[in-house]
Amino acid sequence: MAVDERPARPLSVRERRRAVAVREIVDAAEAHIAEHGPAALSLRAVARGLGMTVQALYHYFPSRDALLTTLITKTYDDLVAAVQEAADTGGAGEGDGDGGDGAGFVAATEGYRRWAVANPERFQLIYGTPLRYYAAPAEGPTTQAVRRMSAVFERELFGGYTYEQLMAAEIPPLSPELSAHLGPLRPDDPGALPPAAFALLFSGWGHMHGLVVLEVFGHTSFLGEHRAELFRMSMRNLLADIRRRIPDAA
Amino acid sequence: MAVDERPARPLSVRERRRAVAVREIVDAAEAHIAEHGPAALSLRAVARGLGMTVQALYHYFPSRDALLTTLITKTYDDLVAAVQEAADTGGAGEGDGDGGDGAGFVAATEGYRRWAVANPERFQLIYGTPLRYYAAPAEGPTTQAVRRMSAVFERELFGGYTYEQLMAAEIPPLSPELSAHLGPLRPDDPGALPPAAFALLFSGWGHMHGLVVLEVFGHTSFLGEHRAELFRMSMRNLLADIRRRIPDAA
DNA sequence: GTCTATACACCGATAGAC
DNA sequence: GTCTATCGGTGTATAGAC
Repeated sequence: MAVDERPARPLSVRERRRAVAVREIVDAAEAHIAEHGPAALSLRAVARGLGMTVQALYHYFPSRDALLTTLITKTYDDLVAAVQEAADTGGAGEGDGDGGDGAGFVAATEGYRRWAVANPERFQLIYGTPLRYYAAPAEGPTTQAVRRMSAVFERELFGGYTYEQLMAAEIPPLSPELSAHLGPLRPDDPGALPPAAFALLFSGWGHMHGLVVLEVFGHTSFLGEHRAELFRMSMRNLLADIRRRIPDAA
Repeated sequence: MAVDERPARPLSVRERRRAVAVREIVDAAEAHIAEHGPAALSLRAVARGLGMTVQALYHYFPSRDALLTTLITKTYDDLVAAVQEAADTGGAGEGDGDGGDGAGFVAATEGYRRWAVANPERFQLIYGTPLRYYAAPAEGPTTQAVRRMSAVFERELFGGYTYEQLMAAEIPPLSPELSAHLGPLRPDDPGALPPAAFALLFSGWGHMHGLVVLEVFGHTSFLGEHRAELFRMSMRNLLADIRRRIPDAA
């Protein structure tokens, strides 16, 4: 899952060398983050970990922000991959869509939690306090990763329903303004969600994310090892509550 | 809502002076956090903002951590107060308990969100990336504040039900270990919650918190001003889904 | 491509004069 | 109680030799 694997022309020797060096730097940076947290990331520290001097790094990353952008992008990619894989292997092994029992959805949420708990500092990097003086490149690869993640959950949650069913999901009525805003949110997507379904997906995202954030950031330590069970139960309920709101096929 | 209002003996002149100075420092620190974020907090910066030198501050706070502890405690208190007030004024004006329609609960969650959105940096201070090299005093005032917050939501959610009803809440069965862990979690509390109710409260906490965190940390900016409406809808659904799981009185 | 050297900022904390 | 001075450390970034 390297960040820079474009299926382009074969790389020259110099380019290959450079790619190797970049990879080493990224690995060292991730190791440093894992140990000291995202806020403590500095080019000097990474250089120290590599036995290099700072200036060598400047040759590969023009600034700290550039390195950060690479790290953040890669983190999003890794998280999405983990969720994707959890959904696929946990979802009854069916090819596409959900088996109907929602096992894939619960597995996906557990994959999300598991990755976050296993990589707390990298999770903080993307979902913790926004880093000061760092502006993410707008509409960059992160936006794309978020879309992919959303697509996984969307498939697991709503894969078995028709557009009409989803449109008729029973939720408190949305204002016309909001519905209008949600409609063209992804005009290119053929499987665009009706506003009600989007609202349910969004709410569920917050639910899952909130439980994980509280755990990873240390606010639920009093629950010890039982957090996994409570998380699973919550996600089962979440799934049931969403499905209950979607009418049966006519 | 000052932090150091103990109902003790009347303060001497020296103590009053000191209290005023401490308050000024805390205010300046909060102003600095509001502008530059929690991570950028330093004694020097606060001193600059006050036109003092660093050493004057050391006279009131022996270290940066001491100042941080004060700030964090005050932040918890302020957030709880905001939620409490929202619950009271939004909850149909009844004296205690809930009016039965759950308006108080929704109002409390909206108070939580509103405070967080209005004070994003202070919210980050307590719920963002844990500050490195800062160890919160164990079992300190923050633990107490969390308990008070939990009590508010508990009252709004479960105030109208009997212990037996709450015990019979329909959720996927919890493991005996978890139930045992949850039982003695607050042995002193006469209104202790049954495990099933605690699980629902916990799940709801994560739900509410997750939506707020995503918003405050900038992950839902694509929704613009509609986030308030989506939040409200989510919390209404959350309330309905919890109540649906609690059986009617026999 | 990597090095030394350097400029210039920040920080927490302490010593000691007044 | 506030000051100056200072120590020892962090960091980003640049210039120029090799």
